[in-house]
Amino acid sequence: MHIFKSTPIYEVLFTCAKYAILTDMKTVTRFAPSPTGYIHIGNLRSAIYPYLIAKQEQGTFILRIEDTDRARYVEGATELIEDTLKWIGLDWDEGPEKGGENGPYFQTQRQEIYIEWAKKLITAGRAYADPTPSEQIAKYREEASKNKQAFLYRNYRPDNTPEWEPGMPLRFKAEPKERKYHDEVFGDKVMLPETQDDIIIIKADGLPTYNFAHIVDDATMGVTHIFRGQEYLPSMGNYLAIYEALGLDTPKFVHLPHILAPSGNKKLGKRDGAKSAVDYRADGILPEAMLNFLACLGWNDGTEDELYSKEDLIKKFSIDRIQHAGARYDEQKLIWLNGQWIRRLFAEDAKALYERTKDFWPENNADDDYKFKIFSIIYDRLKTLGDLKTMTSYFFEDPTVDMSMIESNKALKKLSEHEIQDILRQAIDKLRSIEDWTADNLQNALNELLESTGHKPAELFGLIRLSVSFAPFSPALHDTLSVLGRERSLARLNAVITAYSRD
RNA sequence: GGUCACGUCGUCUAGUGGUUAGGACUCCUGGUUUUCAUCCAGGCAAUCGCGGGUUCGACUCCCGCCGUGAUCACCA
Repeated sequence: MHIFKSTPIYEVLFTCAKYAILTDMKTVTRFAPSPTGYIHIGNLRSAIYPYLIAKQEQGTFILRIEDTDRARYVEGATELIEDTLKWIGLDWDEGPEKGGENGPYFQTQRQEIYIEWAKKLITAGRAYADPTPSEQIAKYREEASKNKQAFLYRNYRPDNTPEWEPGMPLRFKAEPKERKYHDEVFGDKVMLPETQDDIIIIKADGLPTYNFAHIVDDATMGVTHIFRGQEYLPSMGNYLAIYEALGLDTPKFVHLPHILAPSGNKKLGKRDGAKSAVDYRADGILPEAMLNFLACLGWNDGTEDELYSKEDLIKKFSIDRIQHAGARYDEQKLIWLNGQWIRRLFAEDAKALYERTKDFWPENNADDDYKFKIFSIIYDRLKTLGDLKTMTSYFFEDPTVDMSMIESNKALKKLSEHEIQDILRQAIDKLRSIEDWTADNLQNALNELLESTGHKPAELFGLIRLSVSFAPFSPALHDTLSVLGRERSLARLNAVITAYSRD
């Protein structure tokens, strides 16, 4: 190692020491949602990135439920969150169901811990019980707004505060000053004194606010990277002050830009119709595609690749390539990506992918063998698994003869009823002569038919295709016929002849 | 109003002083002997928010402005 030759010894020692410390420090990240409803795709990304970093560095990914807001608590939301994470493949190492050495993982079960840390602040003279009635605070706030100023409670800090006891909100006592920190995404930042206030850390109900709880939790759980939306950026002054007052080292801060709604410039939220992430599962979006899509919304590895598996992402993800600007959510790209993933997974293991289509077929009582055949000829035109429902119904039950579809067809509308019947009869004769009803033989027979009838492919194949399916689109004709089977195919062609004779 | 962040095709983005500003989605055209889709080939589409400056040369550096968003809760 020639670096030793040209480098002073103390620098070598320093490098070694630094390396030892780095290898000793285990990466711990977390996703900390509050159980107030489903997780929409705007939030999901802030679970993906910490997961990727944890896995990349052989660290720990924690799921922590921030359930201190009892008013907004929604029954069953925790299960919904867990379900979403499992679906997309983000298995947490510690958290609900799993347990772990840093539990409990529900904030309501950690109340004693917060109180204990809050008391440290009281003892240090850095927290006080707030005796001001809320109506009074509202007046202060109004005053600030009238003066076109940001509201700061500390401007109204009472001189004499009572001893803190249950039922009273507890406020942090700010020591406003310039506070510097480094954001992993946005770079070096300075928080001015006016960003720091006497914020409430314990509510009147005895539970902590996010502002306090997350700091205590992250510290006691050993979290090394905090990933969260950039809406927390303006609060950094307060957080830095609390870390300092508590004598805590700061973790790495990774603030993420917002995901924007499809229209307008607002961040994507439930009001913009942001669906629950798992609703996409019901639509037939693959978790692979969703993970790929969200990870690349606001991040890229600098190459022109588009398709990334979870393993690829773990290998390639890097915080320093996270975008600074918000990214617009574009469902079209998600759907395209999903189509790509369907094709890729089919190529890797067709049966395994088929097993995942169970919930998406139209009603039928066909066996797996038959359905797998259908899937094999139609998978490459699916955008979502949900398309199976609308694209395969004619494989299960005979379609109703709809002559208007033939009459409105560009190539077929010029044909007379007589010609139509004639073509169909010739087709039936030819197809009936096939001994072994395979796709290849069908292909040959159809080609021969093309020559013997002298019709254009658009007429001949178009008519047969419509007659057996009465669907706007279907797989290649010979494939469709081969899966449909001899009896069913011929019967459907006959049915069309009958329909025309009836008139 | 204060504070903070952001600003390259409609959208996601590459790009760190010299490029015909590249790729992807969408859209359009042609081909793959039916349709739809896939796939392939091609096309439309960005005066790099605006105005100054530095420089031989700026999307890239500096200053000012504008626009957009976030935040100012006993919500997270």
